[in-house]
Amino acid sequence: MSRGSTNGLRHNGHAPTLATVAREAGVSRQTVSNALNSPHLLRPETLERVRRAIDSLGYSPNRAARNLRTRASHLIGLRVDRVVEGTANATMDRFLHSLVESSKDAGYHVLLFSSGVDAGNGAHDGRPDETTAIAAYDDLLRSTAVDAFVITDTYRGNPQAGWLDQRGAPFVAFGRPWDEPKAGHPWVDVDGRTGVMLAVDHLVERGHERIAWVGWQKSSFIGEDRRTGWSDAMHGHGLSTSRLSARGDDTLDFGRRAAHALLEAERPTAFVCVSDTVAMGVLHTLAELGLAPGRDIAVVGFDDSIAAQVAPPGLTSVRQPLEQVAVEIVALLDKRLSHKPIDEPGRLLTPTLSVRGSS
Amino acid sequence: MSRGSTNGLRHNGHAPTLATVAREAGVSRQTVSNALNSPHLLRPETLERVRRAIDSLGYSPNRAARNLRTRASHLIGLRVDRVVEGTANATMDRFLHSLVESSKDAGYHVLLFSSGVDAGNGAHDGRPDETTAIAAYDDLLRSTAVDAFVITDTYRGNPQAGWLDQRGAPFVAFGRPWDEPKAGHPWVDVDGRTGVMLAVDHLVERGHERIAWVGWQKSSFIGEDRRTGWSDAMHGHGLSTSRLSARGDDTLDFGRRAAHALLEAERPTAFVCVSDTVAMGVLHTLAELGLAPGRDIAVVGFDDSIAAQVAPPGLTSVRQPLEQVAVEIVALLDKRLSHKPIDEPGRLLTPTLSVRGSS
DNA sequence: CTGCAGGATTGGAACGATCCACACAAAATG
DNA sequence: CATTTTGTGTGGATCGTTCCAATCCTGCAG
Repeated sequence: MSRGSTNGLRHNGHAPTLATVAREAGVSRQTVSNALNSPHLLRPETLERVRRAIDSLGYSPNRAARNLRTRASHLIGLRVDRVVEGTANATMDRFLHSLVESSKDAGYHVLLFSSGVDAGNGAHDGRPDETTAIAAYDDLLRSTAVDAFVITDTYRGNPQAGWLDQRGAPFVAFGRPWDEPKAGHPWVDVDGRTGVMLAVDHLVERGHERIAWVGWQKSSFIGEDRRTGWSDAMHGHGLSTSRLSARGDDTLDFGRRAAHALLEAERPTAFVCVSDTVAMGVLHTLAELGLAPGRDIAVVGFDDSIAAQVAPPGLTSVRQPLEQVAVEIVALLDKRLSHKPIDEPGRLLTPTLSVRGSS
Repeated sequence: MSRGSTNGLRHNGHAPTLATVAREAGVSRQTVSNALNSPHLLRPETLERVRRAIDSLGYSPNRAARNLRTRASHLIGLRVDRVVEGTANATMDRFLHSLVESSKDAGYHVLLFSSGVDAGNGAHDGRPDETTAIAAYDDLLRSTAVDAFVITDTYRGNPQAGWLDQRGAPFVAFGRPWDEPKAGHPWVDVDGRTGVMLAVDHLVERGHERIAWVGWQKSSFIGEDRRTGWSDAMHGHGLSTSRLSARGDDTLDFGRRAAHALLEAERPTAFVCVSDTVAMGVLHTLAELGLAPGRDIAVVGFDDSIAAQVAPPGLTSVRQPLEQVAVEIVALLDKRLSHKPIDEPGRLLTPTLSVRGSS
């Protein structure tokens, strides 16, 4: 191929391929391939020679060609939902970064995609969105654009999980299969109940007895799980929960109203909230009434969002171990993709409590 | 999409290929390919026949094969930095989603990657990190894993931009080439100076005259640009800026200390801050001193972060049009990749002001 | 009737990697 | 000594698509 020039091979405009390296090292293509994928098959000195050739040419295997032959993309798909403004659950950032990092260690990259149609209003009833979401998953699978998925939105009945499962598509869920406890797919989740119990224990230790719960609607599996943590811990300490609970949606405004109502009727000395968003709403009410959080009344949130970290006086909050969640997810994914046996279908991780000024 | 006939998705184990579709429609492979990529070449009735075959088989072209042949991956690489905890700049979420969305419209997906080494401490001196970052970019390019990059970290001299430019790699930057105004690469940025001027105008309208600036160090291009907005607007209104400015790093603590010092020495009635993080620090000080933000003293931040939206009483903040930034970036990227001429190398977008309780 | 432009369609040859079956040595086995 | 085993290395064939050049139509002018 290299016509004329004595050294050839360099700066000829084309990126080096396996064949280029093979010629340079005086071996066959297959041997170079083995040097990369199964080094143990080569004699040490041959391996060394090939590696030198690879280095000197600056060769990296072409992903597309490898993907075509191996029928794998080494990509993990993650759907990014519409951002809901005005809520504090910015857990995504932390999780995302950690997921990218652990994926890299396992030899994968993360591919982001969206379902296409932005649901016009509040994310609570996204029925039409779900079908387009499934279409997006389906398309990526059929075109072999990704090897597997990580799905994160398992709150309330999750059609995607069931659909993917039925289709035999590999995926790991961040979140339990609440509505179908016997679902076969692997999952990783954080034990919200225990997290809230930590919060209650902390408050009791600080001398609180009238601790109120500000949560989500009954239809939310996650919300009810966390609420269980509150009621179990309260009863464990011999405290009453009667009339100390409010439920609503995940908005500032609900938190604000719930705090008003509870303060007026029952005079709790502490609030445990299902989310930081709701907790921030409670803080709004305290500010309006001239009550100092942490001194007059304690507040605890859930998610350890950025808002909890920076808003004065600092919001005590239950922190999910998102880094570890990502690691576990990738581990399960890797097992699934290399057809190794998965001993336990789900892993439940324990959160911690970040104590700040609000308690 | 998949038609109702008995086969739909045929479960013969193998996914349908171009050849399968061609056989079904009674045409050649190439014709099917043309039906997908250059429909105008087909006679309408042939096109219709091919499309029906595609639908009935549930065919999607294999990405890897296409990528191999066209030498393109249709992926856009985005590096996700280490998350800095305790700062409010969670602009990433919004930008990311919007980027994914507009990429999709242009036929691209977003691939996330990380540079590999987590810098141990504050993101201010990431020198060793930069070389590994470049290695990551290089690897993705050589293996043709991505077609182009979006780079977002153009604060302070940015080695990646220069390196990518020199290498002839296509990319668009979110952020001006501060240190090299004549750099040839396309970029999109937000006019921070104008944003801060909006903030000052707003405060002046509210009757403030002693408006302080709490900013970043002189070495920060972005910080100084925003600061110019403050001083220009102040002078425009005939107000003095003397002794009303403080500079430090992007931390809660700096904001807190700067507010203390300024309040003691100069008694400003309003603070304009270079970031929401710093602004939150100022709010901490106000809370400590028993001053009510918005009533006793006004505070304005920058970024319209989630914390600004939810922390009581709501932090007035300059909001970057991240959705539009993403759209412009993808537009430029698309032009760059299809070798269309780019009329203007950079686009500067104007932010808006989100007014809340703190002013 | 022939020639011919042009649009519509086709089959072979890539793209660059890995899978597969086999060749050839040296070493272990009967 | 013949034969099997083991360790290394090889060249075709293949993954599913698009590029390329050639071929087949069809209608229209000469």
